[in-house]
Amino acid sequence: MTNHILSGIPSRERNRVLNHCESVELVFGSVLCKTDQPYSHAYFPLTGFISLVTLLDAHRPLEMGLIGSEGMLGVTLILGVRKAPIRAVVQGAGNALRITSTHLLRELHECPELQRSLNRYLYVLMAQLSQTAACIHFHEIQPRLARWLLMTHDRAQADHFHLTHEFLADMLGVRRSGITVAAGELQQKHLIRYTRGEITILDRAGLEAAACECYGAVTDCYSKLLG
Amino acid sequence: MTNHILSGIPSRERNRVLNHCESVELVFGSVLCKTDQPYSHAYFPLTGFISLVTLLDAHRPLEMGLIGSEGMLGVTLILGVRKAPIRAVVQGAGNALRITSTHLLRELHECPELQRSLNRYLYVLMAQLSQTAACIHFHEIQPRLARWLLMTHDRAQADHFHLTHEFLADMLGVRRSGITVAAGELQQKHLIRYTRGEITILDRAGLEAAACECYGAVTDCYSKLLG
DNA sequence: GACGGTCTGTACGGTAACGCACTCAATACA
DNA sequence: TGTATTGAGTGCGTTACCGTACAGACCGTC
Repeated sequence: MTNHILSGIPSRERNRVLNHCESVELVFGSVLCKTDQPYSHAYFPLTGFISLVTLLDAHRPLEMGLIGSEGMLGVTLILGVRKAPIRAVVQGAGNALRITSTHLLRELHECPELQRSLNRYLYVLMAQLSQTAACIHFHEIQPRLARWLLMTHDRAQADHFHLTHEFLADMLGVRRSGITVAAGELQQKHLIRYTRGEITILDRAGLEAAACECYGAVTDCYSKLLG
Repeated sequence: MTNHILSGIPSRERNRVLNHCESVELVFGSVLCKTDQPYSHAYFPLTGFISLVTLLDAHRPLEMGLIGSEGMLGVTLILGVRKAPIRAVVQGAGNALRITSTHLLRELHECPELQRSLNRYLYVLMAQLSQTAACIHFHEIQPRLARWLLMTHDRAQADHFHLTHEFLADMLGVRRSGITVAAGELQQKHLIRYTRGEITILDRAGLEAAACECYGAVTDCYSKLLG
């Protein structure tokens, strides 16, 4: 129930930040920021999680990254740019703490450890972006889907979450029916089970084997830099 | 013949940095840094330019971004992480100034404008990464090739540069013969001309029309934030 | 219990890539 | 001058997607 960025900094700094935070509910599907528009707040997810999504002309959306309790939405604020580089959408309902951009920027000066922590997190996010780009290009739907389910599983607190094929299609940037086929195959291998948007992870190790190596690569990067 | 990051900061700061810089030749094809390995130097390209390239298992390389005199290789050093997130390869021979990671980090504390400048540059690079990822996924080879030639044209000082189909294939992450076809079409439209690796831009406006909108989107982002 | 909405399964033809392989032309070198 | 190398053109069958469409299954609700 805690955010790892906040729990990893000294209590003096944490209290300063928490002083300016308010608790909010992350409602599934709500858009927290749009590309090129100013951030009103930065979000520290507690139980919910957030998708970073790129929109390109008439195409379906495409997910570039996922932010759960291990991170923060709005890291680029530390670069002094107030505009969001990527759209963010709530992908798992839950709650989060949020702080206004202004307060965050002000507290950054007083909180060197928070600064360090967010620096490293931004680095990881960048590394993830390039890995994901190559993954999207070279890897097939099924391994990508498996990877994506694992990332979601890591951030959801349960083996069970709500996700329709339609929604998954918009994350991987593919047709809905492409997901149906890939998910059907994963189900036949008894790795997952789903009915009408309710997905259950049955065999996590099996899913890891079915996923592309990008899953391991990205989580390694996380654990090395963020512990 | 100048680097825009350096020319955009006050002369006091510029001189401090230049004091620690040495001039180096960028040799075509040489690898300046590898993923996950420490940066020895940061590079400010003057006439040469550098490709950011992701390698994934047995697949061909895939280019994520291009750094010319408008930028710097090694921006992520400002995050306090010394490891390179992406491999960098010299794509256009020329020269550059370079500074050791240690000196750069030391000077950053003394040079607030350099800091600000690099912050903004890192932001642009991030925005570019996500745009490029979607571009690679959704757009076809020909528009991507056109975009890529334009980006190169912007950074090369001439209408004419050396690039084999093989090399281009490794930038776009596609087959060599896929490039042959796409480039052949561009040539038939009299937008470019090439023989044995020597490419000439004949009709820049036409190329811009043939490119996907990502070219415009990324250059807009550059000009807005870096002027 | 009938009805409309949502979600899933499946099928169809189409296509932009793929891997592979082979030829031909230009250059470099001995 | 002959030979090797490099780069470009081309074609072949294959494949993983695409867009579209439709039917069935489950759900809430009136």
